[in-house]
Amino acid sequence: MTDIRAETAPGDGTPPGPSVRVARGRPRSAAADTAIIEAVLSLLEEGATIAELSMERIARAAGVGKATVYRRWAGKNALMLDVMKSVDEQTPRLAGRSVRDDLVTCVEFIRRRALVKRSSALLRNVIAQAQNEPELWAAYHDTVIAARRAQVGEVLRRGVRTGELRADIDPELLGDLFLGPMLSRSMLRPDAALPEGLSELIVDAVLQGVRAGN
Amino acid sequence: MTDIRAETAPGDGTPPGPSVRVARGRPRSAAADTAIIEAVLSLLEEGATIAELSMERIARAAGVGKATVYRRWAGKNALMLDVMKSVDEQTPRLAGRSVRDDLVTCVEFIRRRALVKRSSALLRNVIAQAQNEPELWAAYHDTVIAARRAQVGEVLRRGVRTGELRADIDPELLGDLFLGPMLSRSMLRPDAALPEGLSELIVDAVLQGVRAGN
DNA sequence: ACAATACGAAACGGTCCCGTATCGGAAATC
DNA sequence: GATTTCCGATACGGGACCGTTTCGTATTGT
Repeated sequence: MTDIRAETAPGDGTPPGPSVRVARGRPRSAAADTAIIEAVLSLLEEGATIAELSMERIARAAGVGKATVYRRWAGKNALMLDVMKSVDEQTPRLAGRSVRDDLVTCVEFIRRRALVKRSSALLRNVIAQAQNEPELWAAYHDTVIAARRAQVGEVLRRGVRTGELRADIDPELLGDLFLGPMLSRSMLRPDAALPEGLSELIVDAVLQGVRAGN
Repeated sequence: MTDIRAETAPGDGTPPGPSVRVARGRPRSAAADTAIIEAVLSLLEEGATIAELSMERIARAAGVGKATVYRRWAGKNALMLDVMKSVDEQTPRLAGRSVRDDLVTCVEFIRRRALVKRSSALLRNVIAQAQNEPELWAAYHDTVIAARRAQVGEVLRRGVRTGELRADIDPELLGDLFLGPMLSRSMLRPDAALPEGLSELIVDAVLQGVRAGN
């Protein structure tokens, strides 16, 4: 009655173990998996909203039958979750020399990702959808945000410990001071420029302060 | 044939002047105007996306016939433009004593507006939609963003002139340094807190710098 | 060869929406 | 009171999409 593979979304970490009945017949096409996810990202990149994406349109763009999509995911929401996992870039390696340089690396990471239309379009959509689909937001938070925030938090704590950063500022606020300028510029201002060297400017300005005479 | 009022959206600054044929018959209900716009804002506040709003649903939520909506606006896009104009709050009055205090006022304005679910939901939606509907983004930019940015820019220029702010930082970057932390926290982090006094903390930290010993 | 499963394509009945039109009643001017 | 226009409600034909099912075909293990 129930097909074990029909409930197994790609990338959910449930490969058919030896205890499960061994796969028979024609196996799922891995190309179809990637074509579908790729199609979603392309459509979002072209400016579509998640709400505007229909399963039919996704299948069409992927050059795939609708049934092939439904065979893999229960619905659009489940598909979106895997789409987000697919953009889960790993956080950058930090040199670890100075706190200042590591902060620049973190801010630069945001800038570079914003230059990838694909990522920023996805983020914008998830944010707009967040209130409606808490699961979607939770997934994005867990896969994309949490890791980076933890990394930045570590750098900041190190800075406070080594005496490079003031200890009298809430660590969370500290993170927003460094990341907020680049985040707001890249996400909230579609028309803003993101020139090379901007990350250094931001970090140094926040460190030094913008008051004249500092 | 063509009804002059049928092409006259509310709030488009085209009242029936004396040169136009005087109005006859039953006048448009102002209550319907506000009910429709109010309905859109309520639906967005409840988490809906602009793309998920249908004219039918809007009319239903407003307690209004569908024809009444179409009598006023040519389509959803035209309606959204007027919705945005309706949230066009005026920029705050600046005390003008110190640049620091005026900057706090500007940042606090962002915080207060973020606390109004109605406004933040609308902004999130417009941002997600920006790439798809450049007209929508342009309207939002003109009615909401431009005025505030001009005001902040003026304060910053004053600060540079009076010697309160460093003159060697790009003015636009300067604005992002002050506004970015509050903007990113309020728009990109649905779960973040916006406690009272946060604006002062941000402005003072950016002014003074977060480097230990400043 | 045969059974099992996946594939793309197409069709299904159903729901929602579009934008327009029509209705009887209400509210204003003439 | 007659005329004009708006009102909410409802109906219309047309279209998109939903999620499922059924094709004929392709690809695997037994």
